[in-house]
Amino acid sequence: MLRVAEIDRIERTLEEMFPDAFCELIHQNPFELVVAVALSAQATDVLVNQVTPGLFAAYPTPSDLATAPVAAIEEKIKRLGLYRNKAKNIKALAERLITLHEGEVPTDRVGLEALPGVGRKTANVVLSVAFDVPAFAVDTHVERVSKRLGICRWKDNVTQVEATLMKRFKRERWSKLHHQFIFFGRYHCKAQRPNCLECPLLDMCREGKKRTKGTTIPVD
DNA sequence: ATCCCGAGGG
DNA sequence: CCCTCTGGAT
Repeated sequence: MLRVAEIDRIERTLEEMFPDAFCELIHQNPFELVVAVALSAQATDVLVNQVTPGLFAAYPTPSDLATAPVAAIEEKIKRLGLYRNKAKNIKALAERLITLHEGEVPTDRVGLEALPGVGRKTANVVLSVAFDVPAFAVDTHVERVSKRLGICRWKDNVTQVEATLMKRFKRERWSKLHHQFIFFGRYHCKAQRPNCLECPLLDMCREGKKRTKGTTIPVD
């Protein structure tokens, strides 16, 4: 278990490296956000952003999307992985917004997670980004970074990682930290070839020390 | 635990 | 070629 001082240092370092971390998925409203996040599973947000403008232009409202043929939706998002499931899901999602929520995106966790293609992670993103409800969404980057830095254990599942993050960081910081973890994981502590040699946290990172063992560490 | 599944990097 | 990308449903 990391010391409080180490947790604070991680928080300060991320704030210095990525003071302006934000949600990079293009969206104009909660409807577009929930669809974009649902489409982002196992896909880079760069690719999602190449697809969603055309999708939202063709289907601006839940009603438009709900009445669209699945095949037409598939064609719009074909460049994404898992596109058949995603097309079916977002159509059903739009249908459910109409039938159960008067065409609006629900603002509570239960309503969100009942939407097709929306699980814990997507619900957390929508809650924090669209509705300013404190939540700590754990995706592949957040999980990898948390485990490498030793915030949680390697064997922890996503639920345990989220619980630990919420326990160790202040509630007011959850949403911003989520995006800072994402940026840190995406651009610095990458899955492949992480930039350990230039990492300000290297001296407190077991994984980083392991990876840089035998290599020369620059002493600016 | 397994399936879904395309694009991009190395 | 292999790995990864802001996962979810069964």
